Amino acid sequence: MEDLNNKADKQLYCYKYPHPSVTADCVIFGFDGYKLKVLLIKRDVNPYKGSWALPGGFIKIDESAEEGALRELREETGLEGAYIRQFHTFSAPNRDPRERVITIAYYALVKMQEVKGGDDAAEARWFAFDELPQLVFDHDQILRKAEQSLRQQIHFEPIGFELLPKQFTIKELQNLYEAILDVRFDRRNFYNKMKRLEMLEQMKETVNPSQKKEAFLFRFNREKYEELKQKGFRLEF
Amino acid sequence: MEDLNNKADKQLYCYKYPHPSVTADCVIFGFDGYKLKVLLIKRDVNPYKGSWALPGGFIKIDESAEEGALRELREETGLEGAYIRQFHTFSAPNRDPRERVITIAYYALVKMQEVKGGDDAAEARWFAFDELPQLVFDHDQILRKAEQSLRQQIHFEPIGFELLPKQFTIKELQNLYEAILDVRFDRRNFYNKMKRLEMLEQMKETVNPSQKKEAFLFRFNREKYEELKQKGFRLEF
DNA sequence: TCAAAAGTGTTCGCTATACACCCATGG
DNA sequence: CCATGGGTGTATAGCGAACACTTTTGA
Repeated sequence: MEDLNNKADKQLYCYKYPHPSVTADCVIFGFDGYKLKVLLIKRDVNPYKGSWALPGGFIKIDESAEEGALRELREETGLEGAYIRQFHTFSAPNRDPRERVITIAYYALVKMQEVKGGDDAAEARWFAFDELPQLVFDHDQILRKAEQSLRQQIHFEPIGFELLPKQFTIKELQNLYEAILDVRFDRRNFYNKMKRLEMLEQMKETVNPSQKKEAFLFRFNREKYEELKQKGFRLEF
Repeated sequence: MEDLNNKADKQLYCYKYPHPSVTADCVIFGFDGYKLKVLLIKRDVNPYKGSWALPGGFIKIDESAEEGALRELREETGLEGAYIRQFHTFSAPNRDPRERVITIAYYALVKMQEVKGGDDAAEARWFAFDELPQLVFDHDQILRKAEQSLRQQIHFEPIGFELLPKQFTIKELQNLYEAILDVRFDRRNFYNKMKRLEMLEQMKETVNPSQKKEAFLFRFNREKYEELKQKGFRLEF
């Protein structure tokens, strides 16, 4: 299946067999302290101009899918080197009405506080999961699958911390895990467990988000985590 | 990025921008009662003719990646409707020296006993993980990633049973989990735990694989498992 | 009669869970 | 002074890990 380039003639790229287009789409997760959110953009091109969609675009011929996803992410949020993870590739023959498009889907975990508007003029907005708008193509399916993958992955890697600011209260951490896993924990047990695990480093500073008692700030200690993991430890809830 | 078909001219498919080829590759896992194995084929085409590779091939323009993977699997092993799962898509720009090829990788769990030779003339052989040959392209990387994904997935789904015959002894089940997770369990604790979980159905028949005491055969009870799962239970080891 | 493998039972320690309690703050 | 939220301690039940015992069978 050789690449029979035939550029002289109208700058076309020609192949003996039909080739699909390949895109990278990004499900960008954020956390506002209470709820898990996802960043969507309003399409400024047809088809479905004006509809909400996942950020994404065509993969350039000399970049990997991951590089493509990171590029899209940067263009959309201004973030460099965010945590991204490939979770599924969607390839139903008719998922795009124009031509065959296969999309390699990534989810990104970003700190909402650090996201400024991207270069792109397109409107972007954070949505909670219970107020999602209608999405184009199969993007709702992609979103569901991303959520499911995140939920699984969080059992094996401390990825939750990517969604929190550098320093956070244990209450915030608990809210995050509750939002992702859709469960409720006893506040005191969660607190005790985190202290016992010793992968959080307590700061001297406190913060006062509720106007009530001051709360300690913590920082994730990756070295300590890796050390624990070595000894066959898994992050479980 | 419209599909500028231009078939009149030498049956070529032409596009305004370069398009990659897309293949589906299959990591076929089997279990012989003691060790996890993987099915490889000897390439009968260039490049790397005669080298060992993962079974796979180009996705047809009107089939999904999953359909493609199932087709490859059928051609290679003669198996219909085996358990397959997409685990990663490999897209490094130079992973194939000929042209840009993106591959959507699946792993398949098959019962070794049911695998006959496929239609394809190509030679196929089962390999244990400690006797893998040199593989073409980035297939060794794909294989490693498949192993890793299987290891994770087995915590969430009872996929191990796809690798065993319909009826099996608890000893065989233990060997399987030990092989996949690379751990050792106490024989008696494993036995007790399986009995307690009640997702295995004990048969009347016994079997005598070791020429010693007779061993009971068991069958996986999917209904019971789904019931347990509903109540927030997870398959853990 | 001895070794190997299957099946069952028991004990112990850890941890998940369910709580009670105290402190600080704002209204 | 009381409602709210943060931080710490404690009792209990259940499960996992370690291991003893019995039975069956082939050599």
